[in-house]
Amino acid sequence: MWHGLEEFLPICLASPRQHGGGQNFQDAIAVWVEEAEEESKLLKRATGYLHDDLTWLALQPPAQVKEQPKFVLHEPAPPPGEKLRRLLESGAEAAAREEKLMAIWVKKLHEELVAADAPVLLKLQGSLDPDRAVLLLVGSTRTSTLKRYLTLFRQWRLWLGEVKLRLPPGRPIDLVDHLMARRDEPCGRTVPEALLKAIAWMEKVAEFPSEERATFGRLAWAAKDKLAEQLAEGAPLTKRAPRYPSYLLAQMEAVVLDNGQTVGWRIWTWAKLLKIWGSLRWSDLQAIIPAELAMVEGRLVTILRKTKTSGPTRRVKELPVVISERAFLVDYRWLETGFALLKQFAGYKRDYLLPRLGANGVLEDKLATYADAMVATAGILANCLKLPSQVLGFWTEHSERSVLPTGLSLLNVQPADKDLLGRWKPEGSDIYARSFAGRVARLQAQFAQVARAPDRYVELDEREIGHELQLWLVERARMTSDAAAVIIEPLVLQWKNAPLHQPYGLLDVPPLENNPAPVPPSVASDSDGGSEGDPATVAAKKARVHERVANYVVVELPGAKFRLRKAGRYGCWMGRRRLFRNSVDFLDS
DNA sequence: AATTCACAGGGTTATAAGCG
DNA sequence: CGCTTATAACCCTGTGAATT
Repeated sequence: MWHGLEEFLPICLASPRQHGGGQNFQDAIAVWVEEAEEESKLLKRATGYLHDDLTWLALQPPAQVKEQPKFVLHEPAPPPGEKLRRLLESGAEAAAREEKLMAIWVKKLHEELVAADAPVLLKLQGSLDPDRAVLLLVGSTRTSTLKRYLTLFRQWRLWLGEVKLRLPPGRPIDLVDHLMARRDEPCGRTVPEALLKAIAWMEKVAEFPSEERATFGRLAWAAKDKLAEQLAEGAPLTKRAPRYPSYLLAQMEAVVLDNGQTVGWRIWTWAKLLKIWGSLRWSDLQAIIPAELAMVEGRLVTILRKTKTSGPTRRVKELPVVISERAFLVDYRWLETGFALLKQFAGYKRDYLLPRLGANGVLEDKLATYADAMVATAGILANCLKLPSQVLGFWTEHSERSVLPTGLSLLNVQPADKDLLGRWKPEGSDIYARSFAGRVARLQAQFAQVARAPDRYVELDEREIGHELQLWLVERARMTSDAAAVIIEPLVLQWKNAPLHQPYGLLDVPPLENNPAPVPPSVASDSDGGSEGDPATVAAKKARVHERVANYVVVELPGAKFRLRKAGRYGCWMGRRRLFRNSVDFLDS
């Protein structure tokens, strides 16, 4: 068996040379991959044969770990978890959770490095606390990423050991074979890429000399591209999460305002509306720190510091979130009412927004996870909004995030403006200054105005939602079309025709703020910390000003003035302070 | 000569689906 | 439910051409 494989591989290796003589590299790879596909029966059988062993191995701690104990043996007892304890004491449950997970995965990383006999281990030998040292190797990689890198790398390492009888790093040619073995399983189209990245990351961390790495050179990368292309053929299109129809938004407001309803559900429904009006992800919502959430002049404002698009390693460090006084369909007071409930019934100190919602609507003083949110969503939809049980799985935790953007794009709102909401598309232009809140309020008002109108169903193209639901029921819930139609029909009628109550609150759409009057030159040069030169050049510069787009903003804080410059034409300005007293867009040369 | 722009490609992370 | 796996969505940087 092994011999057969070893002989097979050099044949593989030879193909590109035969065909590729004077051609370009890409073609050679393509030919090679295709040929290998036909001829890879043997390899296929080998992996098939080994498959059970591999999965079995995956469940076991790697055997090699014990064979190389030189440095595991000297280890002192694991650290007492001092940091963890402090975090928990200060109410940072979410941070503590992250910390714990990180510790687990750092340990696994360490094991993996040992199993791969990584050169970097030599450097760690003197360390009293090797896990701490390994943590430094991780750098700013997040736990979820680290986790995935490790699982993928580990599959590669085990395969390499079994099929090629080699230790990492392995050769590029081995990696190509591994990729093809995965392709034959088959695997999803994003897997080859993920695998390459994971292996490249690990090789870097392990500090294998770069010429010895399996990801060295273009070979494996080119093969990856080719395979990904093959796998993408005929792959199903990706779907967007379904929207909530606007009628349900109105119902949610009623739930929040309903004194007879259980408090836990009122608070979670409030949070749902928050997600909708702020276009927030679940993780965005949960990253809100209650102590930093405030009502300012009728608007709920906060700053997100750790989200998918913000955080220490991101260009955008902090994202402002604004839910304005115009974000409502029927009664604007849902916002303050829910907020008050949250403070009253979940006022304990913590670093996440929502506590877990127990079975009968009781709030527990514990971090709610994604799974908890799914359960709560089902509860709200069934118990509070009275939706039939069969449709519960249709909406996901991402559904809230598509309500406003979809609606606004149907209303022909400029993408640049629309993108302010929850940063659906962060490349868009955005202005992190005073005008942010105003612009967002305007968008929310625009949506609300249409969603309130009698022809909302048509204007927001909500028939599409019913249509999607129909497909979903047939496909996922295995219903006949007729059975699905029976469930959907009354719902759609309601979404379409049920009248909303008389709205209570501000109904107008505030006018678009024009660029404020130009700042006097003195202010501008003031903040720049120097004069701009003699009057002639200033005038010359000014002449050119008008053809260009504003690319900085002047911000006045109580003690200082700053000029924040954009990164590029569509770059963003970022202030670290929470609220700007005063700031002005400025046309610059 | 310096900026800006568009784009590609490498790298990272959150969410959804699947499974025991 | 709790875990793993798959995948979309996102970020960052370099590059070379275009513009100022």
